[in-house]
Amino acid sequence: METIQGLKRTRYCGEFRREHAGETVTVFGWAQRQRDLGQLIFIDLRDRSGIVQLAFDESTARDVFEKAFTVRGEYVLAAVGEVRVRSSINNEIPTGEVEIAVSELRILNKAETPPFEILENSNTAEAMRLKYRYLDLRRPDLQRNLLLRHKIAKSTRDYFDSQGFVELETPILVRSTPEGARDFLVPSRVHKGEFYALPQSPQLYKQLSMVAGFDRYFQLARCFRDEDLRADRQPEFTQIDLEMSFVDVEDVLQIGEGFISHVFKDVLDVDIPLPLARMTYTEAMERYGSDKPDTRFDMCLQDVSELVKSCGFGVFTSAIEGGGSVRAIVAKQAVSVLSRKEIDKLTEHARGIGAKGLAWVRLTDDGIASSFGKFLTEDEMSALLTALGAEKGDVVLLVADTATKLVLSVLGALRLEVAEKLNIPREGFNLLWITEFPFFEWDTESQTWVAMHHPFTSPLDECIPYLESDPARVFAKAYDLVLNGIELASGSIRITNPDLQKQMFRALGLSDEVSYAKFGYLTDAFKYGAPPHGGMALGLDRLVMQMLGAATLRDVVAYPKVQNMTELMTQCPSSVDEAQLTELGLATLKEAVSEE
RNA sequence: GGCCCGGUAGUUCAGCUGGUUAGAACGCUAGCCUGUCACGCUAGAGGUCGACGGUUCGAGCCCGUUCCGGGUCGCCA
Repeated sequence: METIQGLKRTRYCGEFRREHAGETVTVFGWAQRQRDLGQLIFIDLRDRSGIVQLAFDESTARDVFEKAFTVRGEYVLAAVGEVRVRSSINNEIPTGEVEIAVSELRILNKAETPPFEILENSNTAEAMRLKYRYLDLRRPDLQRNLLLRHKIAKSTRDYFDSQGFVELETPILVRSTPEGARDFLVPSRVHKGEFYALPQSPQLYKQLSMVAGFDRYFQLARCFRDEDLRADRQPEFTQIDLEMSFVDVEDVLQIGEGFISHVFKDVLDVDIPLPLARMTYTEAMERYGSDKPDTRFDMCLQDVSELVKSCGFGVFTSAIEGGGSVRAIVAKQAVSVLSRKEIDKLTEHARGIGAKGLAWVRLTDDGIASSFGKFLTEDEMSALLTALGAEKGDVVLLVADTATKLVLSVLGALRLEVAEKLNIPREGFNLLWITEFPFFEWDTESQTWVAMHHPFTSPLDECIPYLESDPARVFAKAYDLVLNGIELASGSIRITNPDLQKQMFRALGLSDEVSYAKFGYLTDAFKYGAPPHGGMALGLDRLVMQMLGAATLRDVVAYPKVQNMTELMTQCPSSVDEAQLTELGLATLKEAVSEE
């Protein structure tokens, strides 16, 4: 092994071009591949910028040539030599016109054969790649993803700085607030038996910063939620968190979409036309069966309750009589894809998410086949199909239930499922705001109204009179930003009126004492002059994932966790010394078990 | 916690109805090769078939349990 002494990189491997021919240069990198042709050796040298070819031939000193012969994959090399135009050009790579005729080669470090090849578009099992993440991250696709993530973060800071926002760091060790997601807890050594929590978001701190007069705050904030993972959900993630004073909904949305259009232009050179589309929550649910609709394709939900309320099909009529409805989606030209068997699968899926069943009509060349045709007259069926705009080749899927909310969400899920099966093209970046969320949600389990958002979200001014008398009529100054069917951001205007805040807590079933014990530091702060304020939080990881077209968050996070919450490379979480537990005043598992 | 999918050389996979010594490609090792660039040619090494138990004359294959990984529902104010 040799040292780097006296060497300084001229430029990155991927940057060499024809115009550099004749220069004597120094390069560093990893040996991607060595091609030994006998009296001629080539080595592809790779760094984060790409690959350049090192060449060794009859003009190479014997000892340098012999050293090149010993180079194996992933050896760390330094090479000094002259850039020259190749005798055979490779048009596949940017540096393909030139190579470096090496006069000095140093092996800075050897490498064992890696457990998988360092290649773009690897199809190695992800668990293997994550165990050796430092090798996985050498691959060009992940290098590109993370370099782009850096650009997006930089562009984010540039934008908010240009708009007068101040980045404040909020604590990572915070007070536990059991509402919402589960907290990660950190035991206190000094105060035995007491715990910090890791923040689920900097929500309360950013509001306090408004009271403190910072007026416009943002932060790339690390957040932690001890909930199960998904392809687009990690237990720790980064939020682009912002808050503004002296604003209403409109002001926050303008900043939010200004940011989106800035970052897409800056990083991807994509124009996002402003203002973004807006849709109320109610409309989104009615038309798409989702509060984060993928509006890149139609297949909207249609209400057919009126048409079928007196037909002969008991499933439909009893759903309507029970206060619910019957709704449908029409899958255009789907009859060949949605076979009986496929529809059975969809039915299973629908049952899995709460539907009692799935009614369907297939408009085949041979006529109409339907799961409920025998209960309808011919006129009723044709009236139904005409109203739906169903034509030959289409498949109609209908869901009926006494709970319209369930009908909507099931059809919303089927809509996505069917689009997937039909391979409906979903291109581009489709952004929209969802506004006017309901304030409360009826929780069937506890039989109470619960806040759909956090309890500091302000109701629409005109809804305030109904706060306690008719919670269902109360809508919030809350808004989500949806990108291609993914919830990208969420925010609201906050409550700053202490009386209204008290009313809110009461409406949620929290006594004054309990709410003060939990959130007193916030409500106290608001006694000292809280400006009207609001803000939002954008998921940075999800934004990067969407901008890059990545299939999973793990492709845009350097060191992600896997589904069972472990990290495969470092094998955390891990057990700790008994001494560590004792110092923290925590019982060992053994003690805890024996006390039971 | 529920449901679904997967686990066979270093890697990605094939492996018939349960039947002799478990195969391929890439990678790896060695030799040959002066214009390759996924170099080529030749030879070679490399396996606890995730683990444990069961059924069977016989299990990579069937059954049970379990571990690991993925997707999803619950959950994520």
